[in-house]
Amino acid sequence: MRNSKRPYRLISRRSCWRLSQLYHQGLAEGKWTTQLDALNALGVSQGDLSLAMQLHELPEKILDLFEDHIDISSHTVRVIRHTIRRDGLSTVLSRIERSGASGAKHSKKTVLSIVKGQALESKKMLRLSGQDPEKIVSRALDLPNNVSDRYHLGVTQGEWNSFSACAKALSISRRNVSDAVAIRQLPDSIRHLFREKEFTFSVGRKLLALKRELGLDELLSRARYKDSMYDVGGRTAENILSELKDENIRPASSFRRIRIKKGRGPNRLVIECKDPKLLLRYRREIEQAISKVLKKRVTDVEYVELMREIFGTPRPIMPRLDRLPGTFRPRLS
DNA sequence: ATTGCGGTTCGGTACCCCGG
DNA sequence: CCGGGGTACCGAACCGCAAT
Repeated sequence: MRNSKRPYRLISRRSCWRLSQLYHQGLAEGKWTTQLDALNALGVSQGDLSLAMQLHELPEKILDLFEDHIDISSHTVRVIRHTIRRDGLSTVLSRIERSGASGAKHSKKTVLSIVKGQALESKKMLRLSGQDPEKIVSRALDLPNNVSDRYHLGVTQGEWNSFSACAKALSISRRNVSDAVAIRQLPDSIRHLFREKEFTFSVGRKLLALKRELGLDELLSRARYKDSMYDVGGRTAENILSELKDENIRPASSFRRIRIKKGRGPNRLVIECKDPKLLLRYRREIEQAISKVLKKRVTDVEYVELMREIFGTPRPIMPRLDRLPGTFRPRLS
C-alpha cells in the first residue's frame, strides 16, 4: 500500500511483487518463521507464494519492461517462465532486443506479447512495408495498406495490442482494422496485380472472400500469369477480379472471328466480334494497346522531345520508369 | 519448487444482419 | 454494395487444488 498510488482493493492479492514484499516483511518482524506459517497468515496458496519468490529470479531485462510491478501476478510469472523454458532464454531476450522494447515501459499484456514473440510479427510486417513511422502516422487511413501499417506500428510501439484497442484509439471501425491486416497479408503476387491506389478495402475484401472460397493455393495459381495494372495499361480492378473468378469462361473458338475495319466517316474504326459486351469491359486496355501501336508511326515534335528527355536523363529522376508498360522497353526479337 | 488439470471469467474476433 | 452494430464463439488469463 505504501508504495502504491492505488487503493489496496484494486491490487490483486496475488500480486507477486506485493506478496514477496509482505512475506519478507513478516519474516523480518518475526510474524512467521516458515513459509507454511506465512501461507496461513496471508491467506494465499503455497503455489502463489512460491511463484512470488521466483519473481526476482527473472532476468532484469524482462522485469524492466513492466510499467508497474504491482500488476505482475503469479500467472504472469508462470507464463513467462514457461515461455523461457520452452523457447530458451536467449530466444526470449533476443525477442526483446529485436522488438526494440527495452527502455520503454509496457502494460502487462504488451510484455507478454513481447516475451511470447507475438509483437515481433508486427515488427516484421512493418519492415516489409518499408515505410518510415512518420509517413505512416501522417497518412490517411483510407487504404488497407495504410491502416495495416498504422496498426503494426502501434503494436511495436506499445500503443495497443489488439484490433479493438487500435480501432478505438484511431476511431475507426474494428472491422476495418482486422480486414486491413488480413488484406495486407495476402501474398505479393496477388496484391501487386493492383496499383497502390486501386488496392482498396472493397478490392481487398473481395480477394479475401475469394481466398476463403478457393483456398490460397488455387487463388495463387489463378493469379499466375495474369497481367497486372503495371504490366498493361487500362486494366480495371473489376476485370482483374472477374478474371480471378474465372467468370465468363468460354471456348476460344467463339472468339476466333475478330475484325477491325474502317467505319463510316474519317475518324472511325469498327470492331466486330462475338459478345461485344465482354470486350467492351476491356475498352481501356484496348484503347491503350491501339495507341501504343499508333506511337510507332507518330513522330510529332513533342514526342521526340519526350524521348530525348527520358533517355538523356539520369535514372533516379525517373524512378518509376521500369514499372511503366513496355512502351519504351527494347524488344527482344 | 514445479507442474498439471479442470474450471471460470473476460476480452477480442469473426460473422451475420440490417439500414443507409 | 458498404459500413456499423449486435452477438456467438474462442482463446488467453486466471483461479484453486493437488500430486510429485
